[in-house]
Amino acid sequence: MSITIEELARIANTSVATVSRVLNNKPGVSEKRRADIKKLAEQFGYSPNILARNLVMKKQHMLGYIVSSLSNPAYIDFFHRIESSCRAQGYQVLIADSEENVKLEKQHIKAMLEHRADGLLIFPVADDHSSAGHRHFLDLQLRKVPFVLLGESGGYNFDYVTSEEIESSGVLARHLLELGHRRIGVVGVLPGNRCTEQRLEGVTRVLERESPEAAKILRRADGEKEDWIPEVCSWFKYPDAPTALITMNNGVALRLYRPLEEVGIEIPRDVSMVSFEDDFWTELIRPSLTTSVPNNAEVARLAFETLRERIKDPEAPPIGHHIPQTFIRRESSGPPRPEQK
Amino acid sequence: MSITIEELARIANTSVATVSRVLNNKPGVSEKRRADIKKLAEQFGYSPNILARNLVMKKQHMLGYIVSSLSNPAYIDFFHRIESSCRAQGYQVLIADSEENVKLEKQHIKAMLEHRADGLLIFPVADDHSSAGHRHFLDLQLRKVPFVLLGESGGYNFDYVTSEEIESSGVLARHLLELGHRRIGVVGVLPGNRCTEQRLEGVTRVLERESPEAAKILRRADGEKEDWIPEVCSWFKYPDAPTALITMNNGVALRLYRPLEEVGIEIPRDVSMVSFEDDFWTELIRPSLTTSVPNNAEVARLAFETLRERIKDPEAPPIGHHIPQTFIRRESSGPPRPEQK
DNA sequence: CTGTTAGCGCGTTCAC
DNA sequence: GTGAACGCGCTAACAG
Repeated sequence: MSITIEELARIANTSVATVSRVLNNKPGVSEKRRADIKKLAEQFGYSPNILARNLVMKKQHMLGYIVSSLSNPAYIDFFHRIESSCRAQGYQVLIADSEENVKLEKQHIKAMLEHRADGLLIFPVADDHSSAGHRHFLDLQLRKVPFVLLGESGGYNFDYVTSEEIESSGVLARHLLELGHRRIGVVGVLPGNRCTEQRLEGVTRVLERESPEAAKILRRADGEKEDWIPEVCSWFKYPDAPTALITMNNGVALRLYRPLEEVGIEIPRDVSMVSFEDDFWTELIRPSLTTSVPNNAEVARLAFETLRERIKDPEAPPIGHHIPQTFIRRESSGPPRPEQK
Repeated sequence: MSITIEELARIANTSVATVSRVLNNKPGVSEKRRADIKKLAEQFGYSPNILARNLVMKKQHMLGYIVSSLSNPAYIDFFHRIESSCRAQGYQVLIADSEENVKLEKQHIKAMLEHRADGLLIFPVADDHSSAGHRHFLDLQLRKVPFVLLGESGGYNFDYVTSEEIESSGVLARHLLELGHRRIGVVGVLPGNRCTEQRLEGVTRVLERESPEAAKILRRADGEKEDWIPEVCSWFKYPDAPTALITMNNGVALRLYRPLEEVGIEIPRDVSMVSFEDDFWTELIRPSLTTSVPNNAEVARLAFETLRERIKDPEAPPIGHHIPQTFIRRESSGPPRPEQK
């Protein structure tokens, strides 16, 4: 498929050592030979065999990026940021998608280890952020594999970087309280999913502290897929319907737009809606969505940096970072209808 | 980081050959030793060094997938399909994102070649589907690197698989004609982008054949980013405004929703809108979008198969495939207002 | 059945 | 400045 360093040496009437020196821009070769060999390499389309090189160098300059779901645009955004940092430092990034499947996640970790990646950046699958779901990371830590989790550490003492969820979620709740909402509903919590659970916790904490009566009547429609659609719609059959909804992500919010409209509920006139995450369509739809958006740039930067530190010093104590989110007010949230209470 | 096959052999009081045999499930080892060695390998957390293995095997069981933009959900969809086919056959897939940048594309190709991928699946960057933009693929072909293009072959004789654009685009045009539209606008054509150019061609062909008067007054708002927004809006200041718009993809369509509404134009009452591609929000927004959706599943399947064939026989003549799209009628298209014509 | 050995392509001493 | 020789971890003959 491509010639080897040895063939090149033969063609250039020299030894592999010399060729290797010029290929790696190392000193100790006369300028003339250097130029000659470079020309020959170009001419014969020489392509170094990275495998052989890495095998002897025992350094891959390669990081693994394992993500719970590539369908999530945020993770792609992440990847771009991380990759450009890496490229700047001569690192390559291997991507893998676990498709929210722990088994696949483990499989990918194994594969990357076999490929001798220097370190791993992992968005653990969201299904199971319990300590059980994180047990396989313990193995990694024991084996001294440098890795950092993007998300919670599941109670273990791992390196991790994550978006701050509780405070940020509280901001959304406070926003609704300030607008005058008291009857609030939370939609799309996935039991067992740490991220949504924290968002819920952020809401309840603020409510309990700042408006106990609102906390008491907080409603929830949880579950997978779109199970919550009929439940949420049913709330609006009664006079004590919520005047504001907090959805666990933009997808959940958008999926409610049409069903609500069909039962005669208008946003934000009849109900306010606030959400999490950021997508290009968030401000294009009507009404545009008020959201709390994670600071991906900073999370990515810190994750990469943390991994570099870990690679440098495998013995240092693990550290965790929480990055605050940004609140963006848009059209979907407003004061409750006066006549409604 | 992990023990080697040699250390394992020493621990098990045997030779590397035997260990290698059990690790690869090859015959010629007594059941007892096999079990012993497997246990030991497990116990010591042995992880094979794929680099060393591939170096000697000269087979990576690894494909490269280079895509013009990972931000496009369709390409992720693709990746999933291709990857699952690959995994089923013991192949791994390396992803790379060229971010619509030819330079990056070349860089990634180089990297994958250096990693000795067995073959490449490439979505060329869309900016330049001219023959100049495809010249670097000629090098690949000359070097006998197995690769297949996802998209047009730019006039060269390469393997490629692509969504059929011209006929499919014609279906949208015909749909509008049948609804009674005659004043039609095309939005979002990127000059130099083969895909959008073909979609435009599909429209004009049908119009010229089936309604020459409509073809004559066909309008266009081309360009990058969102340049076309003010232009499209300005059309509606005059009585001869288009009654239907064909946008080059869902993003373009969605970006027009609000601006049109702001100038008092309602979809589909005042103007019908039809588009291309498929996104989860396409049927969730209001009004839901009538689109022509590419058959990704089939394209992915065929691309993978074509690559396998190419790897098997590097000398066979290249072949191209065009996969028809599916038309999906939704709410955004309807008959023109009677009073308008 | 089992062990010995020769490379795979490359970077790196260490002599010349 | 230059080249011969060794070893990275592994597979595949080949010989017992």
